[in-house]
Amino acid sequence: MDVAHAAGVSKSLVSAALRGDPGVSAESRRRVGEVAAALGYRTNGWAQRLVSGRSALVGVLLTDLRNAYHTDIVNGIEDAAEEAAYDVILSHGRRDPDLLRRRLADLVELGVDAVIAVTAHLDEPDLRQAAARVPLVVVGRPARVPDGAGWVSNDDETGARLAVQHLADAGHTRIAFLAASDRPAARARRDAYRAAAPGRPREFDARTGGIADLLTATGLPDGPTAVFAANDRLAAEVLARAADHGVRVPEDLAVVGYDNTDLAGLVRPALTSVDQPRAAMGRAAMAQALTLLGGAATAHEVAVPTLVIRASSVPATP
Amino acid sequence: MDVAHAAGVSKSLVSAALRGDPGVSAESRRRVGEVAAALGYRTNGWAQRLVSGRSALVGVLLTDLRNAYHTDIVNGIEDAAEEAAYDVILSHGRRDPDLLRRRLADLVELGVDAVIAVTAHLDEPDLRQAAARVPLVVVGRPARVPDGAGWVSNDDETGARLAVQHLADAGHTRIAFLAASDRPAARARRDAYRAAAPGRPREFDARTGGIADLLTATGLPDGPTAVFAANDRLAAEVLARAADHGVRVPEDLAVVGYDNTDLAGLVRPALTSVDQPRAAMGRAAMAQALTLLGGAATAHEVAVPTLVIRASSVPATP
DNA sequence: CTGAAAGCGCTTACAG
DNA sequence: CTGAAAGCGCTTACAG
Repeated sequence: MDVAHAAGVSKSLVSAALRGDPGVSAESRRRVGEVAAALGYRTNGWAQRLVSGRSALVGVLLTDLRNAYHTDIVNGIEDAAEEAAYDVILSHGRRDPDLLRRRLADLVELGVDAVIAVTAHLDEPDLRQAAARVPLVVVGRPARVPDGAGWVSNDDETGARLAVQHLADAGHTRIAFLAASDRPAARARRDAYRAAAPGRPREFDARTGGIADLLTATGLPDGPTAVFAANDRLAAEVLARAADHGVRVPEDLAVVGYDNTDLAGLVRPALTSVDQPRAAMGRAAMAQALTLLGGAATAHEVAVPTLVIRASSVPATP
Repeated sequence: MDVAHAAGVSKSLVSAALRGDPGVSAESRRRVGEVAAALGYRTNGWAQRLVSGRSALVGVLLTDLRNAYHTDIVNGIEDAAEEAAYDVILSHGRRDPDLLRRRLADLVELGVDAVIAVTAHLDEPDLRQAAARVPLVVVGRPARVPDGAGWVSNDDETGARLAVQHLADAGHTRIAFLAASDRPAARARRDAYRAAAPGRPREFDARTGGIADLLTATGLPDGPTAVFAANDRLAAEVLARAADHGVRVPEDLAVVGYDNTDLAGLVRPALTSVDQPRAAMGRAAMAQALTLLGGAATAHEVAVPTLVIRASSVPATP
């Protein structure tokens, strides 16, 4: 450290001053700070972390940057991390399970203090392996979360029930369900739909032309008059395709989505949607990471969703 | 390293085997790998990076996770990074200039090999300071990019001209411009609009009620018949509010956006938009970071936008 | 392939 | 506050 030399003090003093050690006089702190700035000195992060054994870094792995749902959670994590004096490093799995595994291993190897995995696409063995090395909190609904990992999830059953109940209360008796996934969250929403919907289930899969089928069926005598879509993105596609096909929303088809992302307020008719408290879930995940770091046991926290009603499910009052 | 002990070999061999050093026999590599896996051994990233002087990490700073434009660029960066055997670490500035500065400094201090800043919100002094310590490439259009930093940007003037020309070619003579920013990119688009639009300029600012003003003016005898919005998000808001106000798009008002994000295809009418080659821009940024790392001089690469025509600017043929 | 040595840039006690 | 020492967990030559 030639900062020490230039300032005419010891290396120890420089180290202490730069770290903000309380036992350093204000005068020394100022001098050292000045000289360091003048010399453009920056402490070497690798060395500092190697010796201190603490990185003050939490790694966040997320499935899909493009998904507003995920990024809202990240915002919550970041807020809580900032308050706890942790920096957040993001890593991006791009919906690719293989890439997600590698990124998870990379974060562990990098040596972050804790990992928060905002993803439903990691298998239990991978999660378990990571959790054995570093405090790990999962946000979302993967196939299975190992005991060694913390977990924050949304109550999909309640959310789906809210959506279906809302439609049933409005008088709909032929309510369809639309999904594009077989993952646990979509499954849970579908199961709750089956339990709550009046009449027989009418299920469509967007991966196999389900949106077109749904809109065609809507015209039929016994066709659905409402649809609960497993997420907002799907619901927005229904709105778009409905407009293309001359199907009126909500008159011919009421639509409810899930997630209450930005999109819900931006499309027309604006989308009724189940809201997950995303920022709160992110905060809860960071809070749990902190308690794990402190040696606490893992927990499963379940966030309770609410329904936000907009025009896509409510006929305009004449 | 008790891996060495357990495998009955030297630390040097373990180190070489784990790094994939070519001078290690296949048999040794296998043995060491096995023992390391059995012991759950992971190399310490901090130590490895401290001694090797190379992190194999590139830090990406981005303004806004929620903006699909930014995340598409990140995908391009990641693709190119993967090919070059670099890992990407993301840091998030949340549209907050102050936070962006701190995050930039954090990345530098962390010790990544290069930084790519996907943002227009950093000031020249901050960029210069970072560039003095680490190869830095800026993607976007900040107030000023210092000579020491690489730069990849989009040709906003050309893009705006394409948008306005398209509307003028369709016969529009009263074309409005809508923005919500005074930043260089928005300014450049506005200036190109002024130069290319027939008739007098009609400029609206969404931050001060411009969308409502625009829609009101649209009904007037001399009101605008078309609008070029400085980005897709704004354009989507115009579509939504137009629907609310009974203004028909494109019959009463033709709309063109900028960025050609996912949103453009999802709204109705689908949005005509200027497309920036985002993935290519991301790749170019990573490629330039690599050349800077190799000691090359900085460059300014300008990507050329194209126009994607959809229903929001083209009356349906009867 | 081994084994002992030096060093990466810092922090952490500790005697003075 | 100083200064010398030890050590964090690795990699890098290098003689054998």
